[in-house]
Amino acid sequence: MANRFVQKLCGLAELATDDRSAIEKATACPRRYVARQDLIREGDEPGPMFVMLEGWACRYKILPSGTRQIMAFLMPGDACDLHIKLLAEMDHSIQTLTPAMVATVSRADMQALMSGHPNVARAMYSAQLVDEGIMRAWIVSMGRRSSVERVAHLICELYLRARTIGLTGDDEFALPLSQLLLADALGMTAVHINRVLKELRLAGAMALARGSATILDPVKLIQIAGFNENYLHRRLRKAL
Amino acid sequence: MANRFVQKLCGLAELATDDRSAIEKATACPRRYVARQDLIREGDEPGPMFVMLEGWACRYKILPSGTRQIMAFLMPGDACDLHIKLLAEMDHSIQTLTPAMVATVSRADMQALMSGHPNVARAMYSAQLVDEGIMRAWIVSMGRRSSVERVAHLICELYLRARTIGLTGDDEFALPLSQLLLADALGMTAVHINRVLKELRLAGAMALARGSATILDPVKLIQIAGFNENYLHRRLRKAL
DNA sequence: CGAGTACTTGAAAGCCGTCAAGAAGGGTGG
DNA sequence: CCACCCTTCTTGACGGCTTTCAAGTACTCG
Repeated sequence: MANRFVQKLCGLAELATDDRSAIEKATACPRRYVARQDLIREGDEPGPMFVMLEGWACRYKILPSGTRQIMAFLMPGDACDLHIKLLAEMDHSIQTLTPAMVATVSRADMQALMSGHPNVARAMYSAQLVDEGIMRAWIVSMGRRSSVERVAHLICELYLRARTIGLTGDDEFALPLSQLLLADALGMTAVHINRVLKELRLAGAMALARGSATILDPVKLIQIAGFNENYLHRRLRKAL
Repeated sequence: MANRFVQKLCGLAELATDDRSAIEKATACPRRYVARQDLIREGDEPGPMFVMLEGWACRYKILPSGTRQIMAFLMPGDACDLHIKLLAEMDHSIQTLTPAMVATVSRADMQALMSGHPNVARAMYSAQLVDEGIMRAWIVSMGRRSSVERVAHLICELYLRARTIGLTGDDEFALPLSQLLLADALGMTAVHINRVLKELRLAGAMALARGSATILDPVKLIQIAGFNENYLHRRLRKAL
């Protein structure tokens, strides 16, 4: 069974065998979570870093009005903030969306891993830069894209992210997100998401079934989304 | 003349005199820019890290439709991405908004500075965590806040950020942003920003003049915005 | 098999964008 | 110093996208 964290980091730097085994060792004792379980809540004191090995999670915030905004999806291979221990309290919560296996790595262990394995450090920093790029892309989507474009763009992003960790079929991939979750991530209502999905399905671009998404026409979907994958930085700098 | 970068980092970690002088040395040779000048463009190969010493800048992206989305405002003391050199190309552009003094620090110099001064490293990492918190807050604003709330929230944020680097008066602070810039940052049109500002002015919450903002009623503004300053992490962890 | 959640669809209201036109302010050149 | 121009700001009218409200259907889990 592949360690998705190792797999993801391998795409971000040249990792030797002992780099990989050191990463695996640091994440060797994951804990099992059920769906809809908070890993940490807004206001909590940050603890060790979380690493998603299986299953999905999200960063979210509940507003005074009771509405929720999801700020990021975490899929297998994704790690939470590197130096989070420096902060006094969390400014958002993190919750599993599916049953999940989550490893925790203390800041000391991560420091040791990174100082002993420079290429692991490079991969971790690159992963953080990609995460920041994704946040900026979300800001762009929310600010300047229509709801149809927004949905299409998110699906393109999630498909590519899933593909880099080997979780996609040919034109289909597992997407354990309800329409309500998509709505909370895209700043829309569940009702409107439903209408947009219907429109995308009738256009022959994509279809969303319970638990999986199907890309019916990649070119059309990319065109609708105005998708440019550069912010995912799949092509990294070869040499420093 | 205060070095705003030093001033900002001092708020993020305990810095000794030699820590501060090392930072000042690394940013000793800033370059002058005029307003509306790109520091770096989407697609460019990342170079040294930028540090704003005077003046404002923004991160932005132009969409195929020609519209612009601003993803972050950079004010004096703010630094751009730490490890950006790891990426092959920029996924967005950075442009000055006012005449500015900008220092550049090579990745090697920054590495040396941080490894020789652990508390500077802590401050830099904390600054990055705050920047990420700000991005998430923008996502929340764009997704779940009305236009009035959004404008109020941004003003609250910018006021607090300006205050930590000593750039605020009692109830007023320099805000060199046109209504068009605010619109591009908040995902609205300049026309609607204008109406919202009028509403906030008539409500007695705040007023925006050319180049400066006045907080007429802090309590009311915070209440309208639903503002919680926790994401700016002004209260950091005392000890590790 | 029952209950709750998720999905679907329609109708109406409202927020915000678009279009248009004019006023105000700042900078430049004569 | 003034005239001119351009950017920015301001306001009104209209239209459209999205939300809200409501009701009904399908699906899943206990």
